[in-house]
Amino acid sequence: MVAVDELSLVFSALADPTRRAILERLAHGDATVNQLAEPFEMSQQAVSKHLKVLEHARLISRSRTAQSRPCALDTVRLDAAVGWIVRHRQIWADRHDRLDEHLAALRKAE
Amino acid sequence: MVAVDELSLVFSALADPTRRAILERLAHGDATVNQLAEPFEMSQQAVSKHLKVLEHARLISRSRTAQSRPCALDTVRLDAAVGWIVRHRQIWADRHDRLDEHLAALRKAE
DNA sequence: CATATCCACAACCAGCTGGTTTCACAACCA
DNA sequence: TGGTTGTGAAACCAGCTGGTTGTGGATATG
Repeated sequence: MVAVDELSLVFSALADPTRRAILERLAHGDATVNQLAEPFEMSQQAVSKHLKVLEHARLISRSRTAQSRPCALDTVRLDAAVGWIVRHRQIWADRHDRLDEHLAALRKAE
Repeated sequence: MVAVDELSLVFSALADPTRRAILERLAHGDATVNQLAEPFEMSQQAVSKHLKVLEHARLISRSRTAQSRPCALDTVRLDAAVGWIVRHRQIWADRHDRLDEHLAALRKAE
């Protein structure tokens, strides 16, 4: 993790299923470390490490209320990641319409 | 790399700047291994390893003409990656319009 | 045939990753 | 006060990552 660029941090943070699950959980609302750790068969410390990675990638932000450290999703870097992919995907294919369709389909699936 | 899900493969493939540069290069057209290796200060074998990772994540496909193995970008998994991010980003923020603006801005920047 | 080109496999290495256990510490509760 | 709760830090470990060098095969080329 030695002085890596933002994009690499974001993508490598997203590369772990546990961390993606944490983000999915946070997409539905803020949570404490123990709340996040509960569904996983792993120690609280391990989850804490994952949160550190997510925080370092700036995918989450953390406040400090009393003895708990609630986590909140931060979408700015997610937008950056989407931006990189979309940019090069478009250069390659020049089929903007197909991506639009893809996104539209996703939106309908909600 | 032991039986990891597709999404993790894609994101971890994208987490390396060298591999992203390779994809950027391929966005502008197919290329051989040596063409891809040329701009990097690293051995042909190292680039070959990166190509293997990209191929395993199914971000590129490779043909076999004579003694050369040209590489081509494959956007299907890129769409899947964008899909995951967009899906959870939307659940969280419910600010679809803002993502639309973001993508529209990207499109105009072309 | 001999040689050069394009590429991948194998072995090796340092450093990172993702988990563990143990411990510490601050903040609430009785 | 003293115990419980929520969290992070440290030390440790196995396995993966990203690079190297060396080698060798398959395909042109002279």
